[in-house]
Amino acid sequence: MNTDSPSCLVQKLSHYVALDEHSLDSISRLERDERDFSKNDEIYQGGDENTYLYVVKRGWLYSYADMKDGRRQITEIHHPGDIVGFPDIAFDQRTSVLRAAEDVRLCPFPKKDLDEVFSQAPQLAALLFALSVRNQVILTDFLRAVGRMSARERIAYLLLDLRSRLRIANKSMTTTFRLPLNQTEISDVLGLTNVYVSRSFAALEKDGMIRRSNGHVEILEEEKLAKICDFVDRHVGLDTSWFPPSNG
Amino acid sequence: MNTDSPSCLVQKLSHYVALDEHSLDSISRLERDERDFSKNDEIYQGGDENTYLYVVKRGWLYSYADMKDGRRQITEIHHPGDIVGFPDIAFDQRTSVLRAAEDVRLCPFPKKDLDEVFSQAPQLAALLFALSVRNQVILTDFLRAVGRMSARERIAYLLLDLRSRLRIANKSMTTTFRLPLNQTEISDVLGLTNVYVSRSFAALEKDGMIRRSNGHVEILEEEKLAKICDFVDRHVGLDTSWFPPSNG
DNA sequence: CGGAACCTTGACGCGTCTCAAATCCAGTGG
DNA sequence: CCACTGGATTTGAGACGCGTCAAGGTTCCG
Repeated sequence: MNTDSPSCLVQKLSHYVALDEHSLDSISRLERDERDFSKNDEIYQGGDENTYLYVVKRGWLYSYADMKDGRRQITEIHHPGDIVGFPDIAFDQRTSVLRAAEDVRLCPFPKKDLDEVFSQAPQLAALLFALSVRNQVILTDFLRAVGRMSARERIAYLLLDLRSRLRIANKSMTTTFRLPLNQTEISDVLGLTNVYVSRSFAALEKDGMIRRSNGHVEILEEEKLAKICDFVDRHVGLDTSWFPPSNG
Repeated sequence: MNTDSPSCLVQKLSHYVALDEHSLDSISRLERDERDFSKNDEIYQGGDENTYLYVVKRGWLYSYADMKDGRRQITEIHHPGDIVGFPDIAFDQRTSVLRAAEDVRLCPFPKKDLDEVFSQAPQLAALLFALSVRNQVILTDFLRAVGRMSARERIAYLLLDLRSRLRIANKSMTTTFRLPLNQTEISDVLGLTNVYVSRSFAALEKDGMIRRSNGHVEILEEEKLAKICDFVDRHVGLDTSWFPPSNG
């Protein structure tokens, strides 16, 4: 049972639109169950049957895909309030692996529950749709980073993007945040090696753009960082003008 | 007016699910208008107001994002039957530029028309949702290619991906297809330079994996190509089991 | 105090980029 | 039917960013 403080999913979704009654009903149904996983647990694997999605209640996770020879690409980082698994709902098998970057708590819910969302809660359906396609834009920005930026620029991009995302859920956040990913994981996000992540991180720090200490990062020169990677914050706003009228 | 043969959007969507009456109604409303554009026309720019989406009737287009210093990343290639612009519906401004790779015909429709889809045609809403999140998986595969593969492997990946996509709309397709993109464009898709695309293309051809002639590509060794880039075809199937019951 | 995981540093190699020139090719006009 | 043209592709030479491999340091925890 969900005994936590007000659901962080509701909190995140309410950031964008006033949820009507049908939407709130549907959400609470998605958060009935809870399950804990430990750091480095793999919640599912590519090829697994694909019947559940997960709301993240606590902790960071990431999705990755790897090649037979071991090369790995992390394709998404998941934070509390995120729904994990949407990209796979179009398939009956998993297309990626979900792994806990630290100890986490998840709310699994069956994918089949979505039919009710579409037929009973069109507002929520539209919102989930909007967030899902927005993710595509964010992924697209990342593709540009990986395809066209130097190592330094990619790290700058990642840090600014993480900060923007975390700020949605935690408005009081300052310029410092916790980064529970090791450099090998970061390198797999950015298409680099752990060694070069280390060097580039050190270079950014030496230039006074950032500061690091025990798992935390501080953004010192936000504007300079944003400039070297053409950063645009995609997380703040959402155009809801085309949503169906709310019928709560 | 749409005087063409049966809409290729209907054709593509029907590939995945039997469309009910509400869905067909909604689709025909999306295809009321037609407009032609010439090769290299930019249909919209990043930052433009964002009120229309487009159904592609004829020709290839692509979306790209560029950095201030001119580096460019093509983020999606659009074919007939595709709907262009979904990723942007969450924003009120364009996040990318849409350019015609050759002469094209589009059906623009207002984004606002989608509210009716969500409230009146839940089946179509679910289908569009599914296709949209599937795109995210496809983009994710691409990210892995750009982040973790060599130039040869990336080209192999692109060719196989294009072939799979084109085969959906044209089932009679053989191993040869038309590729109306120049090598600079291909390099901007794959995060390479035009020079290195030329070299890698030539290498694949020399190894007997492909053959090229006047704007066409032939896949000679499909299995070898698939092996070097761990290719998985994401375009064939779609899990529709979670869709709301059709009420046509 | 010992060990494991992680980060840092150095030396070297390689894949891709850069720049530039040459060649090919389709379309155009004479 | 052929010269002309501009875009696209190919080819070469040299430079450089990042990868690879390996050793050494650091931090944390039992």
